[in-house]
Amino acid sequence: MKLTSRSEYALLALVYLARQKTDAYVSVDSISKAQKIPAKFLEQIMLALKHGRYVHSVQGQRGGYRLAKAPEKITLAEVIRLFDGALAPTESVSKYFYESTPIEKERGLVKVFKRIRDQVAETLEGTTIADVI
Amino acid sequence: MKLTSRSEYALLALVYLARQKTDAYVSVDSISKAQKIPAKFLEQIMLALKHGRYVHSVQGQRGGYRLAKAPEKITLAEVIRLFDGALAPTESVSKYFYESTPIEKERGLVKVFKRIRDQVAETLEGTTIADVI
DNA sequence: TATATATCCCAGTGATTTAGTATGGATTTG
DNA sequence: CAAATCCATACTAAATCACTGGGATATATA
Repeated sequence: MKLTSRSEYALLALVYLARQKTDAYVSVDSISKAQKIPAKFLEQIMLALKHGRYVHSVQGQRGGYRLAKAPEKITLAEVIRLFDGALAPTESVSKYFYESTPIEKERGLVKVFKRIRDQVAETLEGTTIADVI
Repeated sequence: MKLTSRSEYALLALVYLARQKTDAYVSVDSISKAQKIPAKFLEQIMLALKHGRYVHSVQGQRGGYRLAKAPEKITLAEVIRLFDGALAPTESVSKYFYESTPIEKERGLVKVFKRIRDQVAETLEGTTIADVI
C-alpha cells in the first residue's frame, strides 16, 4: 500500500469534519482552507466520500458536508481502500483487490507479504477517525 | 510501500540464485527462463543488484551472476528499498526517504502510519532470502 | 424572484512513473 | 576470431497522479 494525496486529503477532511462542534454543513471551501487542500481537488474527493456514504451533503447556500456516521464507525482502512485500493504490498496477496503478480508462485515470499498485509489491515481496521482526532 | 515488478523480479532472481547447488555463475538468460522474467528487463535489475553488492558477476562465455553474500545476510527490506524506496506507507513518516506529505501535521494520523512503517520494517528486516527459499 | 453560494459531475492536462525494448559496446572463453 | 555474456544508456508506450475548468443544478436569502 502506498498512500496517494487523494487518500491523505480524504483523511484530513474527515478529521476536520469530525472535529466540528455543531452539526452545521461545512463547505468545501472551508475545509480546503483549514486543511490546505486544493479546493477543486477536494471537491472530487468529497464526492467520492459521499458516494461511499461517509459524508452527507446539501447543495446551495449554507450547504456543504458533514459526517454521515460517527467518527468511531469510520476506519482508516475503509477510506484508504476507497481511494488507493489494496492495503497489501502487492496485489497477488490482496484479499479484496487480487491480481496476479510475479512473486505469486513463490510460497515463501507470498507468506511474508500476506503477513504484512494482515498486520497493516489489522492496524488500519482497528483505527477510526475518532482515534486520530 | 507498494512493490513494483522490478522489486518482485529482483526477489525472484535472488531466490533463484540462492537455490543454486554449485557456485557456478548463472546467466541472465537462465534466470529469465527459470523465473519467467523478461530478459532485457532482468538485465537492468541484475545490474542494480550488482551495484548494491548483492550479486557478483563475470562477463564473457560461461559468465553470469551469483550471490555476493550468504542468503541469510540479505534481508527483503534492503532489496525492496533499493528498488522501491520507502517501506513506509507515506514518505512523511519514512526514516530513510522522508518527504513532506499532506498528513504531516496531523499527529494522530502520523502516529498510526509510523506504527505501520515500524511493523512492516520489522518484518522485512527480519526476513532474509534464506527464509524464503 | 433574482442573486449569491453551494454541490454535482465530467472532461481535460501536464508531469511523473512504470514496465519494458533497443542499441551498441566491452569482456571472456572455446 | 566467434560466440556468449555482461555493461550502460537511451528510448517509448501506457498508466497513474495531481490537479484545473466549466457548466449544470440546488437552495437560502435579499
